[in-house]
Amino acid sequence: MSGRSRTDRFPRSVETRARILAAARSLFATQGYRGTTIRAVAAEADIHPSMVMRYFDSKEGLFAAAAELDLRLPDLSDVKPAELGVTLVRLFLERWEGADAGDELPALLGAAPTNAAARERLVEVFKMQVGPMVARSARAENKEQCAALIVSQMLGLAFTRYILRLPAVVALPPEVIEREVGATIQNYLMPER
Amino acid sequence: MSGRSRTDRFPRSVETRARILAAARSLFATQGYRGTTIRAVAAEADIHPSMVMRYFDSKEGLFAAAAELDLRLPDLSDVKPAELGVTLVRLFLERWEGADAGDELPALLGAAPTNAAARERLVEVFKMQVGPMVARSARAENKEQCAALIVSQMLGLAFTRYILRLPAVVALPPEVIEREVGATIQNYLMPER
DNA sequence: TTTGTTTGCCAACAGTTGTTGGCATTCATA
DNA sequence: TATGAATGCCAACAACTGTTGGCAAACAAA
Repeated sequence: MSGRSRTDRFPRSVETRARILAAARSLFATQGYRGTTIRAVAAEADIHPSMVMRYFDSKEGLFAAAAELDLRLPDLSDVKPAELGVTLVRLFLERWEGADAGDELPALLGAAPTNAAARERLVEVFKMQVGPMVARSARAENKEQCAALIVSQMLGLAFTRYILRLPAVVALPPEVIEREVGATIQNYLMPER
Repeated sequence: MSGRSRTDRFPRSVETRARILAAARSLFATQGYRGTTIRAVAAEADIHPSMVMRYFDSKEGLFAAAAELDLRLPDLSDVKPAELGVTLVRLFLERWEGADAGDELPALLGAAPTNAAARERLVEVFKMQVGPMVARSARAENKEQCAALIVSQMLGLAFTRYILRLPAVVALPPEVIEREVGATIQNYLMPER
């Protein structure tokens, strides 16, 4: 087939490309779209601003590349139905507080309120990734309503704990979140009434 | 005591001042802090940009004035304890979807992810207004945890429905929100276990 | 009418922004 | 070694930003 890949022949480019992306995600997450400047990204990536343009064409292109997002929701068919809520919340906490957190979702959440592209990306992500997952797990009649309720609680937790960092929410111990929010999700998934 | 108020003597100024504030709130809500320019505010208020500066000293001053926020949480001591959750959610919906909604909270939510002043203001608001209200109503042992959980769900609903406008969340009928989210809040307020 | 304050517009400043084109250096390949 | 592509830095542009000071019209008080 094809010989060596482009990555093999020009390893430097992919490394700096990754460096730029990491810097961009970090800044988009904390400063939002407009608050993030090409120059600041370049400085944090330790490279000249014009290179950012050459790699990603424009600021919009940079954001599009930086906000590529895969929630990596696992298959939950093995989980006991009664433990779905807690399992989902535990997974959520691990993802946000673990080392492999990644800055894509914070970047999207930070930018979405004021940036149309970020908002549309988020809408797409939840429609394509969360919707089907809930549809497989929920026992409720109206699965779309069910997914919407779950998203409202999960994103609310992410928003208040990791974006706004409201002290009371930050102070919540993971066990309490697992138990309480887990019960909420469980109830949304399969109402007892 | 004092003679005529400043408002009586210079009615024109207070009217344009209000016009500037309304324009500022609307723009801060949709464009965030950095995305909102003095010139854009002035244009929407139909006045010269320099006047915005004279009225509010600086962009920061304008934001501080535009983000003055009173959640106007009512006294809930007359409400039956078992109906606190639903009552709170109904109130929340009326406030956000009613005519007297006001743009202060959207402005704060839109700006908070990327603006320190907005974030601190929100932290303050929830500490001073939501905290005490929950403390009076909750039966749980740890009232601060209780308030944090409630805020995470309520702000999550506001964020996904009115800021992100995720289609599935927007589509939720008010009755469903009242019933489902109301049950969640009720459970946070006074757990059955 | 005269005086002093308020309200408003205008022009301009200094700094920052995204973006561009040119030129030097590195480096794989022939 | 010679060639051409890839990588990188630099200077500069045009547009936009918050902010300032000056000047004209409106207006209340004397």
